Amino acid sequence: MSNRVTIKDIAEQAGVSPGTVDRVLHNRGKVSPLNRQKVLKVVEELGYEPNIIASTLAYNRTVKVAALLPDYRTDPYWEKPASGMLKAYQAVKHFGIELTPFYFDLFDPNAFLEQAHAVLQHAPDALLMAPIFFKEANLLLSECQKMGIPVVLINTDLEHEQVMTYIGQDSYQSGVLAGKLLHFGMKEPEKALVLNLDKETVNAKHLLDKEQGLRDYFASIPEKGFQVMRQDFEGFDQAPVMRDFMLDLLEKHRDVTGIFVSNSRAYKVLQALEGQEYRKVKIVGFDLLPPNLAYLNQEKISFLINQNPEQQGYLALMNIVNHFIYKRPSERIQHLPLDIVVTENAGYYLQRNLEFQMVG
Amino acid sequence: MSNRVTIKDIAEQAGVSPGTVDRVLHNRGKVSPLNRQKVLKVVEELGYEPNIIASTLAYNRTVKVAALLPDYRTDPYWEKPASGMLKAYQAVKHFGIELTPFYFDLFDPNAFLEQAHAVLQHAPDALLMAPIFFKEANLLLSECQKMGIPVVLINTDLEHEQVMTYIGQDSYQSGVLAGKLLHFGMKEPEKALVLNLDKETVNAKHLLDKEQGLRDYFASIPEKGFQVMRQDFEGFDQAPVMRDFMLDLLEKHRDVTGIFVSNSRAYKVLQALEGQEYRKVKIVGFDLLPPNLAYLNQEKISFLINQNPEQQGYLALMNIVNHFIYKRPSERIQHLPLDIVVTENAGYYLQRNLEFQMVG
DNA sequence: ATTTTTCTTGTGTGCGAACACACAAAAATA
DNA sequence: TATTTTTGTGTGTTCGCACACAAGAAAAAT
Repeated sequence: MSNRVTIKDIAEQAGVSPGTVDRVLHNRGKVSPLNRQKVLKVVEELGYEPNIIASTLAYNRTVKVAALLPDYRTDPYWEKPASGMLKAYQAVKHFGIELTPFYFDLFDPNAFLEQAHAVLQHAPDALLMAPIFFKEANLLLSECQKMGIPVVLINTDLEHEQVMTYIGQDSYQSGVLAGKLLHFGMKEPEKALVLNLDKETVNAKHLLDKEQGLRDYFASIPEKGFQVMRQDFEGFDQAPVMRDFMLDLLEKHRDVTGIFVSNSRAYKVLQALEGQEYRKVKIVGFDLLPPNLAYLNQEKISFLINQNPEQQGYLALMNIVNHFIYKRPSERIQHLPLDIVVTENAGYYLQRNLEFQMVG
Repeated sequence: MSNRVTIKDIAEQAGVSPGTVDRVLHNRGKVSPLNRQKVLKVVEELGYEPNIIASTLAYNRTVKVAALLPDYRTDPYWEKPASGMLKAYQAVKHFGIELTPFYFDLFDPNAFLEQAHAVLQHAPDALLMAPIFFKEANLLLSECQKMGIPVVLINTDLEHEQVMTYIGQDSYQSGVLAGKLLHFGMKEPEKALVLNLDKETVNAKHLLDKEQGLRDYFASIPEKGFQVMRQDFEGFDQAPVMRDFMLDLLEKHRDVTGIFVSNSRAYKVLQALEGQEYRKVKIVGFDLLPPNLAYLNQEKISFLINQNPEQQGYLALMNIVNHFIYKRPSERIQHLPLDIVVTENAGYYLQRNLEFQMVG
């Protein structure tokens, strides 16, 4: 293995035993100040870097990681973070990582709480979570704090001491970008609509941030005279209700020529309008779900913004590995790229291969 | 380490010694058919997966990797692949990978040949290369074939048996995408220009592919009546020459309203026109070089297409690791995403952190 | 001065796999 | 049948590090 410096080399150079070097490097046991100095000096001189391979092998312990994510059977979006996480797991399981996923119903806070208990029961060394329910997630975070479990969040950030890292999109900036993309397609001066198709979490901070980003984008070009309005609607799951809502909306607000659907449900808008007579509007949405892609290919959706959901799950686990195996600090906030997706470049984001990625 | 199955476990179960199991797993030495069967059966039953950590530690050998890339001092684009490669190296050097980079002048085939000799002298186990010069690169590939050295290409693909993997963009599709992006900004029916700012390699396949992609895009919407023309120009490095060329071009072809610069030198067009009076044209180019980004922010460049140069270098080395350490086959062609970059999302592509990525 | 406690240090073992070596059993040769 | 040669197999060492243990040296307490 080339001319790597080992603990033995250091011991020899410093005139002490390997055990002493080990004690210095790990700050364990007592070492005389003199020997301590000698060792540190030699470490410095020879540029010693521990061999992580040998280290993890000898360490011979398991890091228990729990993951708390929405059940992808309740929402197709959540397949991606889960699969990214599992890919990362395949890549690092030899490093003594043990992953146990817990899934909850995306629309049921009680299911979340139930699984949160299961997580605590499991007593993990680290937690990877999508904090869908603000209040409940904070409860869990506080429990984690008591038990000293570091937490990595994906999808949504929360302000909490116990959060080691947030991995996801920059909501505000995604709104700004959506503004720009709508602007491409709209004539001036017209009105843009922010459409929140969600249940109960409509006032969630990340949705407000997206809206603000969009508003600020249009505010930055006041000379064009764009207007912005917002609508929230929970009935997106019942086809006839959704259809009536959309037809009514388009009829009542004839100046709306661009719609920004603030989550992955842009396809719900178009499914509702399928077979109906309606005037053309530009639509920008999120995420490369199959139905979204189908409408993108038909040019019924102008742009999709990809927030790299698979990468989110992947990096989340990798950050935990980075913390426990490589003992390196993680960035508190890690924003993923906001990919602009049109028909012509969609393929690459779908078949992106994570199999090759690794913690450094 | 949880309940991993080890070679010892298999030996016990099969009623043989660890040595025999080892021989079966590696097809080394002779093993009686009976024992062979027994071992394979137990391996299957217990779902044995070798511990890569222990394996690489015990293997205790170095894989020599040579990299042959353009010197980034001769062209700013090439900083990125190099830095991606070095990041990957940091991540995997503990796996017994030894990387030796060789750099050549981007515009000098002889420099390439010289470094190619140095590479062969170095007798690497694998080669990572950007085959800038078609003929010379093929010579090197043939030498590699004789020596049984697998080669990973980035940036440009070549048809050669010895090429294990190509990592880079899909040139044709990037042309199609450029067509779409120009289309956004042009009025109909007008003319799009493909501008090749390069030396001697102007007929390189990847440039032709880009052009064809763009032509095919516009051909797919014949009702809009767009036209396409092409210009090659080598004098981009001399400011006054470039300026005259551009002014003349814009004057002579007044119907050209969109320019597709087929490489990372879109900024050369705008630098040439700086301070001049000229009519507005839409420009689409490649790569997030600082001068390109500056013009993007000024809206003088409409879109940049990012071909993930850093990722190219990163993945190239990771594929080699994958081959030698994990012994897994690599995909022959790995196309990276074509990111559409505007001011609003440029930041994320710049500070993308590769530090967390790892070989699976 | 002797015993006890505390501090400091070296030695040794194990993690799981790779590979060298030695030796037994079987086959081939004399 | 005696001997060489060819299989087939088990044992032992190594990779670099983590951690346990024991034992020597020094300091404190008696």
